[in-house]
Amino acid sequence: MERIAEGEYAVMEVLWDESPLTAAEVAERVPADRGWSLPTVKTMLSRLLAKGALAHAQDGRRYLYRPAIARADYVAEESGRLIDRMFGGRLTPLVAQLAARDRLTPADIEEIEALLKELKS
Amino acid sequence: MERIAEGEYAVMEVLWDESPLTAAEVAERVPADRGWSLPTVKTMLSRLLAKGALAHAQDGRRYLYRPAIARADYVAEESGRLIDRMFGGRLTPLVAQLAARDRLTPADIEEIEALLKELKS
DNA sequence: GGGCAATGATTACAACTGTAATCAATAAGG
DNA sequence: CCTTATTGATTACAGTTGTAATCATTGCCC
Repeated sequence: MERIAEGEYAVMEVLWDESPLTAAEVAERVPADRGWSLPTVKTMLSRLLAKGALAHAQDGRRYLYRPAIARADYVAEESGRLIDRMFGGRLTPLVAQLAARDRLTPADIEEIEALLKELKS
Repeated sequence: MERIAEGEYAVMEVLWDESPLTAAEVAERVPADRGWSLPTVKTMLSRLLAKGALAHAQDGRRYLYRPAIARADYVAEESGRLIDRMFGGRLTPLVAQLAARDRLTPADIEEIEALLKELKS
Protein backbone atom coordinates (compact mmCIF):
# COMPACT_ATOMS: atom_id res chain seq x y z
CA MET A 1 0.00 0.00 0.00
CA GLU A 2 1.72 3.12 -1.23
CA ARG A 3 1.84 6.31 0.68
CA ILE A 4 -1.15 8.65 0.32
CA ALA A 5 -0.25 12.32 -0.04
CA GLU A 6 -1.91 15.05 1.96
CA GLY A 7 -4.10 16.29 -0.86
CA GLU A 8 -5.07 12.80 -1.88
CA TYR A 9 -6.11 12.12 1.67
CA ALA A 10 -8.84 14.75 1.37
CA VAL A 11 -10.33 12.73 -1.47
CA MET A 12 -10.12 9.52 0.52
CA GLU A 13 -11.97 11.18 3.36
CA VAL A 14 -14.84 12.01 1.05
CA LEU A 15 -15.10 8.44 -0.16
CA TRP A 16 -14.71 6.93 3.27
CA ASP A 17 -17.62 9.07 4.29
CA GLU A 18 -19.81 8.10 1.37
CA SER A 19 -19.29 5.79 -1.55
CA PRO A 20 -19.47 4.91 -4.33
CA LEU A 21 -19.41 8.34 -5.93
CA THR A 22 -18.70 9.72 -9.37
CA ALA A 23 -15.79 12.09 -9.92
CA ALA A 24 -18.17 15.03 -10.04
CA GLU A 25 -19.78 14.01 -6.78
CA VAL A 26 -16.42 13.70 -5.11
CA ALA A 27 -15.51 17.18 -6.35
CA GLU A 28 -18.68 18.57 -4.82
CA ARG A 29 -17.92 17.03 -1.46
CA VAL A 30 -14.24 17.97 -1.14
CA PRO A 31 -13.85 20.73 1.44
CA ALA A 32 -14.40 24.04 -0.29
CA ASP A 33 -11.29 25.59 1.21
CA ARG A 34 -9.16 23.40 -1.02
CA GLY A 35 -10.45 25.38 -3.96
CA TRP A 36 -10.00 22.48 -6.34
CA SER A 37 -11.22 22.40 -9.89
CA LEU A 38 -12.85 19.27 -11.25
CA PRO A 39 -9.72 18.36 -13.27
CA THR A 40 -7.68 18.49 -10.10
CA VAL A 41 -10.02 16.12 -8.35
CA LYS A 42 -9.82 13.79 -11.32
CA THR A 43 -6.06 13.80 -11.15
CA MET A 44 -6.28 12.82 -7.50
CA LEU A 45 -8.68 10.02 -8.33
CA SER A 46 -6.36 8.70 -11.04
CA ARG A 47 -3.38 8.72 -8.75
CA LEU A 48 -5.27 7.02 -5.97
CA LEU A 49 -6.40 4.37 -8.41
CA ALA A 50 -2.82 3.86 -9.54
CA LYS A 51 -1.77 3.52 -5.93
CA GLY A 52 -4.44 0.96 -5.28
CA ALA A 53 -6.13 3.08 -2.66
CA LEU A 54 -9.32 3.31 -4.68
CA ALA A 55 -11.25 0.97 -6.91
CA HIS A 56 -13.68 1.95 -9.64
CA ALA A 57 -16.53 0.29 -11.39
CA GLN A 58 -17.89 1.28 -14.74
CA ASP A 59 -21.34 2.82 -14.65
CA GLY A 60 -22.41 3.71 -18.15
CA ARG A 61 -19.73 6.01 -19.49
CA ARG A 62 -18.37 7.03 -16.14
CA TYR A 63 -16.89 5.45 -13.09
CA LEU A 64 -18.08 5.01 -9.58
CA TYR A 65 -15.22 5.27 -7.14
CA ARG A 66 -14.94 3.55 -3.79
CA PRO A 67 -12.13 3.11 -1.27
CA ALA A 68 -9.99 0.00 -1.69
CA ILE A 69 -8.43 0.34 1.73
CA ALA A 70 -10.20 0.69 5.04
CA ARG A 71 -10.00 4.00 6.80
CA ALA A 72 -9.15 2.25 10.03
CA ASP A 73 -6.18 0.50 8.42
CA TYR A 74 -4.85 3.66 6.93
CA VAL A 75 -5.28 5.64 10.11
CA ALA A 76 -3.63 2.90 12.13
CA GLU A 77 -0.67 2.85 9.82
CA GLU A 78 -0.20 6.59 9.77
CA SER A 79 -0.58 7.09 13.48
CA GLY A 80 1.68 4.14 14.14
CA ARG A 81 4.27 5.68 11.87
CA LEU A 82 4.17 8.98 13.68
CA ILE A 83 4.32 7.40 17.10
CA ASP A 84 7.25 5.26 16.04
CA ARG A 85 9.11 8.20 14.62
CA MET A 86 8.54 10.69 17.37
CA PHE A 87 7.87 8.73 20.48
CA GLY A 88 9.85 5.55 20.00
CA GLY A 89 6.66 3.64 19.39
CA ARG A 90 5.17 4.39 22.77
CA LEU A 91 1.87 6.12 23.30
CA THR A 92 2.45 7.43 26.79
CA PRO A 93 4.89 10.14 25.73
CA LEU A 94 2.35 11.29 23.17
CA VAL A 95 -0.31 11.64 25.82
CA ALA A 96 2.17 13.42 28.06
CA GLN A 97 3.14 15.68 25.22
CA LEU A 98 -0.43 16.63 24.43
CA ALA A 99 -1.22 17.13 28.06
CA ALA A 100 1.75 19.44 28.47
CA ARG A 101 0.50 21.46 25.53
CA ASP A 102 -2.97 21.80 27.02
CA ARG A 103 -4.47 19.79 24.27
CA LEU A 104 -6.24 17.63 26.81
CA THR A 105 -9.33 18.94 28.51
CA PRO A 106 -10.59 17.46 31.75
CA ALA A 107 -13.39 15.90 29.71
CA ASP A 108 -10.83 14.22 27.46
CA ILE A 109 -9.09 12.84 30.50
CA GLU A 110 -12.30 11.39 31.86
CA GLU A 111 -13.09 9.90 28.51
CA ILE A 112 -9.73 8.24 28.12
CA GLU A 113 -9.84 6.91 31.65
CA ALA A 114 -13.19 5.35 30.94
CA LEU A 115 -11.86 3.84 27.77
CA LEU A 116 -8.85 2.38 29.52
CA LYS A 117 -10.98 0.94 32.27
CA GLU A 118 -13.06 -0.68 29.58
CA LEU A 119 -9.96 -2.13 27.98
CA LYS A 120 -8.84 -3.72 31.19
CA SER A 121 -12.03 -5.62 31.70
CA MET B 1 8.37 27.49 10.59
CA GLU B 2 8.37 25.57 7.34
CA ARG B 3 7.56 21.94 7.09
CA ILE B 4 10.42 19.49 7.74
CA ALA B 5 10.54 16.54 5.33
CA GLU B 6 10.92 12.98 6.46
CA GLY B 7 14.58 12.70 5.51
CA GLU B 8 15.39 16.06 7.00
CA TYR B 9 13.81 14.93 10.20
CA ALA B 10 16.48 12.26 10.59
CA VAL B 11 19.08 15.02 10.60
CA MET B 12 17.13 17.02 13.15
CA GLU B 13 16.98 13.99 15.41
CA VAL B 14 20.75 13.75 15.38
CA LEU B 15 21.16 17.37 16.35
CA TRP B 16 18.41 17.30 18.93
CA ASP B 17 20.28 14.46 20.49
CA GLU B 18 23.66 16.17 20.45
CA SER B 19 24.77 19.57 19.27
CA PRO B 20 26.55 21.50 18.01
CA LEU B 21 28.08 19.18 15.45
CA THR B 22 29.96 19.58 12.21
CA ALA B 23 28.50 18.24 8.98
CA ALA B 24 30.83 15.25 9.11
CA GLU B 25 29.79 14.46 12.66
CA VAL B 26 26.14 14.62 11.72
CA ALA B 27 26.81 12.26 8.84
CA GLU B 28 28.43 9.78 11.21
CA ARG B 29 25.47 9.83 13.53
CA VAL B 30 22.66 9.54 11.00
CA PRO B 31 21.16 6.04 11.17
CA ALA B 32 23.20 3.75 8.95
CA ASP B 33 20.15 2.29 7.24
CA ARG B 34 19.63 5.59 5.45
CA GLY B 35 22.81 4.87 3.53
CA TRP B 36 23.51 8.53 3.01
CA SER B 37 26.69 9.94 1.58
CA LEU B 38 28.30 13.00 3.11
CA PRO B 39 27.10 15.23 0.26
CA THR B 40 23.55 14.12 0.92
CA VAL B 41 23.81 15.05 4.55
CA LYS B 42 25.19 18.44 3.55
CA THR B 43 22.24 19.02 1.29
CA MET B 44 19.91 18.27 4.17
CA LEU B 45 21.81 20.66 6.40
CA SER B 46 21.59 23.43 3.79
CA ARG B 47 17.89 22.96 3.34
CA LEU B 48 17.26 22.92 7.04
CA LEU B 49 19.25 26.11 7.39
CA ALA B 50 17.20 27.69 4.62
CA LYS B 51 14.03 26.63 6.40
CA GLY B 52 15.22 28.14 9.64
CA ALA B 53 15.15 24.81 11.44
CA LEU B 54 18.88 24.91 12.06
CA ALA B 55 21.41 27.59 12.90
CA HIS B 56 25.10 27.46 12.26
CA ALA B 57 28.15 29.16 13.71
CA GLN B 58 31.47 29.49 11.98
CA ASP B 59 34.23 27.45 13.55
CA GLY B 60 37.42 27.97 11.62
CA ARG B 61 36.68 27.01 8.05
CA ARG B 62 33.63 24.93 8.84
CA TYR B 63 30.32 25.29 10.57
CA LEU B 64 28.87 23.95 13.75
CA TYR B 65 25.20 23.17 13.38
CA ARG B 66 22.57 23.30 16.07
CA PRO B 67 18.77 23.12 16.10
CA ALA B 68 16.94 26.41 15.84
CA ILE B 69 13.61 24.91 16.87
CA ALA B 70 12.87 22.84 19.94
CA ARG B 71 12.12 19.20 19.48
CA ALA B 72 9.12 19.49 21.76
CA ASP B 73 7.65 22.25 19.62
CA TYR B 74 8.10 20.32 16.44
CA VAL B 75 6.71 17.11 17.87
CA ALA B 76 3.73 18.95 19.29
CA GLU B 77 2.98 20.52 15.95
CA GLU B 78 3.27 17.31 13.99
CA SER B 79 1.28 15.18 16.36
CA GLY B 80 -1.34 17.90 16.62
CA ARG B 81 -1.55 17.99 12.85
CA LEU B 82 -2.08 14.26 12.61
CA ILE B 83 -4.67 14.17 15.34
CA ASP B 84 -6.53 17.03 13.73
CA ARG B 85 -6.52 15.37 10.37
CA MET B 86 -7.43 11.87 11.38
CA PHE B 87 -9.30 12.16 14.61
CA GLY B 88 -10.96 15.53 14.41
CA GLY B 89 -8.52 16.90 16.94
CA ARG B 90 -9.51 14.47 19.66
CA LEU B 91 -7.11 12.13 21.35
CA THR B 92 -9.59 9.58 22.60
CA PRO B 93 -10.24 8.07 19.17
CA LEU B 94 -6.50 7.70 18.71
CA VAL B 95 -6.18 5.79 21.94
CA ALA B 96 -9.16 3.68 20.99
CA GLN B 97 -7.68 3.07 17.59
CA LEU B 98 -4.35 1.94 19.00
CA ALA B 99 -6.02 -0.21 21.57
CA ALA B 100 -8.08 -1.90 18.91
CA ARG B 101 -4.90 -2.63 17.01
CA ASP B 102 -3.23 -4.19 20.03
CA ARG B 103 -0.70 -1.47 20.16
CA LEU B 104 -1.42 -0.95 23.83
CA THR B 105 -0.01 -3.39 26.32
CA PRO B 106 -1.42 -3.69 29.83
CA ALA B 107 1.70 -1.93 31.01
CA ASP B 108 0.98 0.97 28.66
CA ILE B 109 -2.52 1.20 30.04
CA GLU B 110 -1.26 1.33 33.61
CA GLU B 111 1.23 3.97 32.66
CA ILE B 112 -1.28 6.18 30.94
CA GLU B 113 -3.73 5.82 33.81
CA ALA B 114 -1.03 6.93 36.20
CA LEU B 115 -0.23 9.87 33.98
CA LEU B 116 -3.86 10.92 33.77
CA LYS B 117 -4.29 10.67 37.50
CA GLU B 118 -1.29 12.90 37.84
CA LEU B 119 -2.82 15.40 35.46
CA LYS B 120 -6.02 15.64 37.43
CA SER B 121 -4.29 16.57 40.65
C1' DG C 1 55.40 26.07 -0.76
C1' DG C 2 52.66 22.75 -3.48
C1' DG C 3 49.49 19.11 -3.75
C1' DC C 4 45.92 16.78 -1.11
C1' DA C 5 42.05 16.38 1.90
C1' DA C 6 38.20 18.58 4.03
C1' DT C 7 34.42 21.65 3.63
C1' DG C 8 30.71 24.62 2.09
C1' DA C 9 28.30 26.15 -2.24
C1' DT C 10 26.31 25.28 -6.52
C1' DT C 11 24.17 22.43 -9.71
C1' DA C 12 21.75 18.11 -11.12
C1' DC C 13 18.15 15.14 -11.76
C1' DA C 14 14.34 11.98 -11.18
C1' DA C 15 10.11 10.99 -8.41
C1' DC C 16 6.30 12.81 -6.12
C1' DT C 17 2.82 16.50 -5.36
C1' DG C 18 -0.33 20.28 -6.21
C1' DT C 19 -2.74 22.23 -9.54
C1' DA C 20 -4.45 22.26 -13.65
C1' DA C 21 -5.26 22.50 -19.34
C1' DT C 22 -6.19 19.91 -23.21
C1' DC C 23 -7.80 16.04 -25.82
C1' DA C 24 -10.76 12.38 -27.20
C1' DA C 25 -14.84 9.86 -26.82
C1' DT C 26 -19.65 9.81 -26.13
C1' DA C 27 -24.24 10.37 -24.41
C1' DA C 28 -28.04 13.62 -24.34
C1' DG C 29 -30.82 17.39 -25.97
C1' DG C 30 -32.76 20.17 -29.55
C1' DC D 1 -28.54 14.12 -36.92
C1' DC D 2 -25.57 17.55 -35.13
C1' DT D 3 -23.91 20.13 -31.38
C1' DT D 4 -22.74 20.45 -26.77
C1' DA D 5 -21.83 19.08 -22.17
C1' DT D 6 -19.71 15.13 -19.52
C1' DT D 7 -16.24 12.37 -18.46
C1' DG D 8 -11.95 9.83 -18.38
C1' DA D 9 -7.11 10.03 -20.26
C1' DT D 10 -3.04 12.39 -21.36
C1' DT D 11 0.05 15.99 -20.85
C1' DA D 12 1.97 20.07 -18.36
C1' DC D 13 4.55 22.50 -15.22
C1' DA D 14 6.50 24.31 -11.02
C1' DG D 15 7.85 23.20 -6.21
C1' DT D 16 9.58 19.71 -2.87
C1' DT D 17 12.28 15.75 -1.71
C1' DG D 18 15.78 12.15 -2.01
C1' DT D 19 20.08 11.47 -3.49
C1' DA D 20 23.99 12.96 -5.06
C1' DA D 21 28.25 15.06 -8.29
C1' DT D 22 31.02 18.83 -9.06
C1' DC D 23 33.31 23.06 -7.98
C1' DA D 24 35.86 26.33 -5.43
C1' DT D 25 38.37 27.38 -1.39
C1' DT D 26 41.61 26.60 2.07
C1' DG D 27 44.19 24.57 5.78
C1' DC D 28 47.56 20.91 6.56
C1' DC D 29 51.27 17.49 5.69
C1' DC D 30 55.51 16.37 3.41
